[in-house]
Amino acid sequence: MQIIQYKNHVKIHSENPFSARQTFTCGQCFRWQEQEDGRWRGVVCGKAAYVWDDHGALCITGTHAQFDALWRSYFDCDTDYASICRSFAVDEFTANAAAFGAGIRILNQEPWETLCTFLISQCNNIPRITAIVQRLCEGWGEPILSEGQTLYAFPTPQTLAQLSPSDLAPLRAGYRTPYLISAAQAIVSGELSFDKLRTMSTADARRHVMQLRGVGRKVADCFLLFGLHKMDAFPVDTWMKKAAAYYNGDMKQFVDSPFAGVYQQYFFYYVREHQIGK
DNA sequence: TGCCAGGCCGAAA
DNA sequence: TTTCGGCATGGC
Repeated sequence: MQIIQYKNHVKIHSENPFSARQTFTCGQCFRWQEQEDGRWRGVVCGKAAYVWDDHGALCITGTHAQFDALWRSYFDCDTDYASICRSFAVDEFTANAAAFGAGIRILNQEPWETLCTFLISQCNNIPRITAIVQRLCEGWGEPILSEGQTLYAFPTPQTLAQLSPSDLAPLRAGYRTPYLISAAQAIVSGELSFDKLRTMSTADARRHVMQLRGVGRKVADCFLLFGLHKMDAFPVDTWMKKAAAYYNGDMKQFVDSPFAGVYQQYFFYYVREHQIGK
């Protein structure tokens, strides 16, 4: 990996191609917005940044030190995706899927934000999920000034824990609203600890988080993969069932892999973008 | 108007 | 253990 510092940004060259569009639109996150100039704007851990790709290199505003402190981990720069991609491509279908989604990185997102966004995601569509998350941040998140614009951090569990469903009515999240509040209360009370979940096996962490209201297998696995970076979590949802049916191969070899979650993103992104099974 | 959107819950079989 | 209706909301 080679890191080059420019005046206002850093560029990261590596063997692993990075695609901002694939990474931000493959369904793992809902807060990166494409700007008119082609860059993507996001807020992570209360820090705003602009990101773009240049011939497969990751480019991000800020300094080398800021990159090392947050973004290197967030963009999973020390994982060998090229190798994972190759290991997934065992036949024509998987080779096509892997090649198509080769620029995807599994982001190291904040666990709390990830849990909330996937509670919101259930029985919902991506544009509406994005809109609800944005209303949540603008309504209850701390303001952040960036390039002359006011952006918002994701609201803390402490903030949401003391709200009522009627307080959150402007969110228009429907029956998911009580799920957000009770999850926040579980964090604040110590009933659920992300630090403890990190130390557990994927199966144990899954059992724990599924005790929350509104968290089933699908939401749990998306949280484990995208929020806790447990790469072997494998969400079995409608799209994956369609992908599996279309693939008609041996899914077990992928489900049992330590990189099952990365594989499922290649599957999901490929199947969704090609409208397979629609 | 009706269906569907990266589901989950609780009851009934 | 599996199946199924209900749950809020909004786009098509």
